[in-house]
Amino acid sequence: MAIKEFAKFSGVSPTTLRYWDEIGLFSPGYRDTSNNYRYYTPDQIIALDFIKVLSQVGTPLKTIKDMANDRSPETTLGLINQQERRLDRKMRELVETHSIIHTRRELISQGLLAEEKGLGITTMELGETLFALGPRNQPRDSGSFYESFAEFCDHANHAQINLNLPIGGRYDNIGSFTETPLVPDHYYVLDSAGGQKRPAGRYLVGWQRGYYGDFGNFPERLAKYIKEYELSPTGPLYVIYALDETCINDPKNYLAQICVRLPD
Amino acid sequence: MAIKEFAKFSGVSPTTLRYWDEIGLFSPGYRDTSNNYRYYTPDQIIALDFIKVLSQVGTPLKTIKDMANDRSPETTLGLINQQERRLDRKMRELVETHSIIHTRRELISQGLLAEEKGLGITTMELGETLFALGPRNQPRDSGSFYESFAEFCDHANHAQINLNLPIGGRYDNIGSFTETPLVPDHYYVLDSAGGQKRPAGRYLVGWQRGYYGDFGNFPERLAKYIKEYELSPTGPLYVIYALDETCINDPKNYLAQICVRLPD
DNA sequence: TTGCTCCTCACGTCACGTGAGGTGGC
DNA sequence: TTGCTCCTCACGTCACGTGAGGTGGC
Repeated sequence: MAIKEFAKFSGVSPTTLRYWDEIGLFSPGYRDTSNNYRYYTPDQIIALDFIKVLSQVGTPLKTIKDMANDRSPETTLGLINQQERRLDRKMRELVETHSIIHTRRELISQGLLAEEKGLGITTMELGETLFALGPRNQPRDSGSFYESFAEFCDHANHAQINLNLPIGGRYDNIGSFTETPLVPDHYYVLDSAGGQKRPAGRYLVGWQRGYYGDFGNFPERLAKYIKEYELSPTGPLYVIYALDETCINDPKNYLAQICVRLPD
Repeated sequence: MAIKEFAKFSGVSPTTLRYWDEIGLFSPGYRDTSNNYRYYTPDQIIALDFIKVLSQVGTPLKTIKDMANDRSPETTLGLINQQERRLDRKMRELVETHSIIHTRRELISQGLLAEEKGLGITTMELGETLFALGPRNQPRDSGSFYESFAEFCDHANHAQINLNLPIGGRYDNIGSFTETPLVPDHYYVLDSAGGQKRPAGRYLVGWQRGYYGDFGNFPERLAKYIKEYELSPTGPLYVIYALDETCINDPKNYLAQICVRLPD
């Protein structure tokens, strides 16, 4: 088989095959002496496939080459064991990345939907939500948002909390939210492995544009809504940014979702 | 946070942070004008994490940058959808790679074990094995092993048979094996999604060193063993190479496993 | 002669890593 | 003064991709 045919056949590009030949990793079965063409034999697909697999999981070509030059069942077995561990790690990473991307998409979709509907306050059923809770923030003056957030991040690093997932703020109750909107009582991470639950049930759900911690006139709107419909929300209030710097240019246009539970 | 602290914190190396700053992908919150130090703010972790996730799934940095420069919920959602598909594909690839590596390890382990025991012929219980069967090879002169194998590979490519998994040969019966050991009646691939089964049960299992298709005096040894123990093996005979070019330097030392079923 | 595949060399590229030499605050 | 962190070049590297210019068989 000439190089192009073998490339198609094996899924490795001609350039890559030439490169692998050049570095002595994988050479054609024979070469035509007159025109220097590379020719590959069908059974070479077996060795090539093994190399492909190893390189796909990120094994440096040099390592593969060293092994190929001095291969034995034992060294190959050792390499395979290494690769299997690496694969397991990669799989776990991918699962995590998937949940990160998925969670993010859900948030953006919800934000867009809310935008369409005019960003009002409504009551609705929400499903159970899992999260990880950060430590209680110290009471402090309202200018120190960064400080509390930095402390949370520091804690998260030690407590193995995954900061890649969306982060929100939780206030002990509506009062705490209206008093110090800038610094929540806890930060939380939308990590389904976090061990904490926000139960399913009826919630008051509102939306507000603005930079982190800036809720404009939302507290007043919320109070008015509660009064108008004679509601009595209970328990903690959750804030999360559906649209943040990952998808909005202007910080003033970030979009926060605010939720607080209603008794059944 | 200075660069080193932020690097630790975010899991991105200082060099990478400088590089991302240089290409305009992700810049520090502010820079000290006197010494040019980069300083990052804790909330930058959110944007950074999103970039990390995208780059981890192989998005070119330029794409991420373009998106970041002109981001909107819609474009971000589009990018996320793309990445989710890419992730799904990667996951499937990893699962496949895992089964390739796993199957290979099983084979090598079996080969090593057989080597220890002296490569004799024995009877033993084997579990069910799943595989994909290639087309029937045309009867041909024994010199054309390559030709039949090439045809099989060609067919495999069209029939979506996965050639990355170990490949073996199947003979209709012992007679076919002794007559034309070089060209089996079918090639098969140890692919658990292949739809074919070799049933669990008692098997005659033998081992032989040699290059593909070269079984030395194995047919005679097999006949002798069958006679001595008054066995009557039935059905097809399966050959697979436990130790092949992936782990053995000298082709003469490849190690084949030969199996044929015994009635219960 | 035209197309086609292959070759070799040289250079480009992507995402960094690695020193070398220098600055600034405790 | 000594350590420490940071800086900016410049160059290296890994695994290729991309032409440029040329060859060989139908």
